[in-house]
Amino acid sequence: MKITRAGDYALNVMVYIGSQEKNKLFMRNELSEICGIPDSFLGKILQSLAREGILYSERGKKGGFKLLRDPSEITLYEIIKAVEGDIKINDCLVDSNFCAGLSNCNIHSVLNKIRDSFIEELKKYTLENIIKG
Amino acid sequence: MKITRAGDYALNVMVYIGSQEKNKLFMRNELSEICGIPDSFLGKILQSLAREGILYSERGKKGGFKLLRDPSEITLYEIIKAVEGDIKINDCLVDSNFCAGLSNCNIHSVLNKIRDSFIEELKKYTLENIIKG
DNA sequence: TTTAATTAAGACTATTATGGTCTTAATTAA
DNA sequence: TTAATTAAGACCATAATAGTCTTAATTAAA
Repeated sequence: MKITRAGDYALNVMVYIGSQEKNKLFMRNELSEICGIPDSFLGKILQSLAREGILYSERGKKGGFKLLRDPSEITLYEIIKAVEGDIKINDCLVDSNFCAGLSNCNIHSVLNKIRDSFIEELKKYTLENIIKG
Repeated sequence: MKITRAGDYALNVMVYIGSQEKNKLFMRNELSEICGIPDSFLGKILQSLAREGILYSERGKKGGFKLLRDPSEITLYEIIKAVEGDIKINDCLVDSNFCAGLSNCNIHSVLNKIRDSFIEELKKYTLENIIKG
């Protein structure tokens, strides 16, 4: 029941970029050093964020990453989802056959509600909220 | 970001016991068969629940397990916590040194709030809520 | 046109956590 | 005393996470 390290790193690097000069491009290895995140691993994280339209990325010399939107328009949910995929909370939600043999699937409708409100909570907070404290 | 299988099994077995005749003792292997949970693994789960004062357990011939409280007095939070331990959400909450080198620890105060409201959500639902649908 | 510097993609490996088994001890009823 | 149960925890297998590495694509500039 934990956010993965990749998710935590993603939050950190997004907060850093969001707190700097707008439109400046940051190179991966620069971000790696500043945020203390292993370079290659950070590569995968930044790619996920770029694929989801949260970061802009540019290849080649003078390439790098920057935000595509204002920090006030980026929620924690988007960031976590970009690197970890959909939030599921339990196995039954993944595979509807899983609970077939188990006693009571009211459980899973309750867990669904809990998951939904967890997601709502993650959507409440934006990068800006974090940057401004 | 998922409840473990042990947590899911715990909910299932608790719902089953809670839906049966009050005060009846159930043997582990009986519960194992009915709920489709591997016998030894269930042993550990039932022990956790008993240690936390959610289940009563009795050893020896005619031993078994039963609820210690009414299903309306047992929350999902207690059950999950009994088998999975405290809910942490991210590494920084576990080890306050972890984020020392990272850019911004407002992140972790926000994650703390999110964790707290997740716990509140888990406390909202009781076994009775699930049993009655 | 070539080269150097960057990101993209994904195969691969190492480490850690989860899921599950097994054995021995303690407890109780018969 | 014995059989049937739970308690505890060592142990093992599998899966997920964390991290590395290599090759390709892209771009700016020499």
